[in-house]
Amino acid sequence: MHKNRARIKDLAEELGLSTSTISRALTNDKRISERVRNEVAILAKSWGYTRNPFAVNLHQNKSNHIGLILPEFTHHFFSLVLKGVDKVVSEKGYNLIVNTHNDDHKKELKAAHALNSLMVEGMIVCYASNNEDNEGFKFYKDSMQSGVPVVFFDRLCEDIKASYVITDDFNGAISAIDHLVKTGCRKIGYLCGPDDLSTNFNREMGFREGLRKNGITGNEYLKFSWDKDTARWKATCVSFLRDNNIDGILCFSDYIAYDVLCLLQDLNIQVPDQISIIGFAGEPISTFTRPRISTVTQPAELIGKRAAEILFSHLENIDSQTIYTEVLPTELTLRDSTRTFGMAL
Amino acid sequence: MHKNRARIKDLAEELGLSTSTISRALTNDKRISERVRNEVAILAKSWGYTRNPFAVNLHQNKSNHIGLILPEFTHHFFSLVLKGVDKVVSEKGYNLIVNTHNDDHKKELKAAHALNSLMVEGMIVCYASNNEDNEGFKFYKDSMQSGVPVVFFDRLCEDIKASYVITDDFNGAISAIDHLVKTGCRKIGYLCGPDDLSTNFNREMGFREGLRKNGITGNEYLKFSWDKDTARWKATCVSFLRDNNIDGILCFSDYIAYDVLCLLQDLNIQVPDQISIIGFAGEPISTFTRPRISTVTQPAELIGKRAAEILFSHLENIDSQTIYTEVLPTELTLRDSTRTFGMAL
DNA sequence: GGGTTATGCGCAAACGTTTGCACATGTATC
DNA sequence: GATACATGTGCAAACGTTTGCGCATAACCC
Repeated sequence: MHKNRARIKDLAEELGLSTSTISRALTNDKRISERVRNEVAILAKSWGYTRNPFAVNLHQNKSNHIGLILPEFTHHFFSLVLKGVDKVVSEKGYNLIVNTHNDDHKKELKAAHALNSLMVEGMIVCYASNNEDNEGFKFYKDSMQSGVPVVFFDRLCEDIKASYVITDDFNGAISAIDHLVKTGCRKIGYLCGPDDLSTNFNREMGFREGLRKNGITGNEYLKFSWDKDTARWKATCVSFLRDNNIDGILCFSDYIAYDVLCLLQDLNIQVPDQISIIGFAGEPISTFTRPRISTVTQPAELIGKRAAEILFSHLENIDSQTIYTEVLPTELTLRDSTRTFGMAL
Repeated sequence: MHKNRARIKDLAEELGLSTSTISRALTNDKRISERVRNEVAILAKSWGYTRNPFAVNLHQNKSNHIGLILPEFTHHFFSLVLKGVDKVVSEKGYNLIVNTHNDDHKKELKAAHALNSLMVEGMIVCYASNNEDNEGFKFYKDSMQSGVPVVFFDRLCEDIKASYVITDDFNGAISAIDHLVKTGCRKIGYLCGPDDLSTNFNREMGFREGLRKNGITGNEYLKFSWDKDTARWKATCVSFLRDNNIDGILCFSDYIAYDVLCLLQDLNIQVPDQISIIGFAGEPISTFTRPRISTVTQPAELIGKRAAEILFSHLENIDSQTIYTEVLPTELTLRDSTRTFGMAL
């Protein structure tokens, strides 16, 4: 309700001035004498006056809101992105409104509509993985056309021309393969993630290129498909590893790395002595397991930061058609699920 | 910018009607004929019309915003609370604005002010742990006085009369002690968390009561203080455990449980055979370690849900002075860091 | 056919700001 | 002492809605 909230009018009456003078005094307009500006400032402070944002927004046709659409809150990667976005957005004096879609593109579209009707000035989006939804793409295009820029992150989509901030999954995977090879692995497999994710595609491409440049051939087929039914996945993964005599594994995620680690430990297969494992993302989980999981760390918070910065650069040059694709480097974080160089061969 | 955004006026001109008719038609006012209501609905849809929220909010002096203040985004517990709050808030057709304070009460106060100037209709707050800040308390009191209810969660503070949603830390700790005793532990220690947290206090009280009711005396002093310098903490924790011949540990958090688990493994002390460990919260980490950590699980998402529901009940009875303190039950989740009953004694 | 009632719609004010323009002083210029 | 200019302030419109009130028209009653 905000009872008794002071208005400019109240300040004006108290000081025997007009509302225009108060308004100008509050914005430090030089046309108002310093004496009056001070008086106004003091009274405003003592009354705890703050401008009614709705009146301001209505008048200026400007919301000061930025919208963010995430798959979910509870995934550490996304919460770091959120943190990065939030920092930049609040530094700029904007407010952030966050929605989630749980990888349901219907919900994503609803979220985007909701943000639009809140008149956000720009949107940062990680779209739903199962998104071949032209309706959604059309919405984002319309949004950009009408002067509300959209920056996508994490997942790349060819169909929609916009700015992207993504991880260098390709080279990240290559660096992982490099390390596996250097520490003696020869039969290296890739444990896929969801196949509608551009990140999965790029990591697999990096996996292949890594093998090629290291002169390891015949491994192209050593990939094991994702299955969201973990039990089923585990049941078949074992034979995949055995049948192919695999001695090194690159995983789409740290969670998959954890699953396969458990699997191997159940079978009494030594990690990293018999099989090396590298995960992807640098999630906390990778530090809690034993052995700790080596992983390709993504700069999650930086992704959020850069996405927000790029969004603001669009806002500041609203007429420019320039778009950016920013590919942020990964870092290979070596822990205990890979061998050290000394152990090679 | 939202170029070319349709207004009621545009719809009115197109249909040769007045803005009042359009407005009423859009809200399904029965005074408008069904024929006209349909016409308007169809045109509005085809033009993608949505009401300008600022005009509406200004007119109705109502923001449709709820504010949430969290310590941080990246802690799993808080992201679950956020999820719970978000669900309820969006179901109610409200928008959520989230701020964080990183346990800095200066930042918390700023966040609260920011939410206030956005005219949120209510706030859900987990305040900064180092908060003896009367300025902040005064702010919340003023907020409630002026018709903007505040619901606190997780951390309890005697100084401010408001609704709270907290975990039953006391009984949660008792259930943990019960289990430790039943499985044969006799020298049970408590590893404290930050001592300015009500949660820490209540868990310690439960620890004591658990010992008392199980007839275990002389353990009152078996608590080890928190130290945010983890290295220093580890260095002294070992002697605490040794000197007291401890065979069972209750920890303030799962992270502390993890730390002590590592410590014990380094010393080649078997968990749970020689020492049992129980953590607190039910964080993901407790499932990734080996042994997996038994823990007192908190209903994090439910906490968020209830906090939001209570907030809305305040909004719906804005004149009522009733406040609620909701204490949500924990669940003892037994994993591998505690012995099974068969192993007792 | 005069009076009442129901139906469907429009006028205009209000919400709290900002801002282009105008106006009233005071001061400097010739 | 008239002209120009600077300084400080106020008037009123505008942003897009909602809504109390009032006004037509039509339908009904007796």
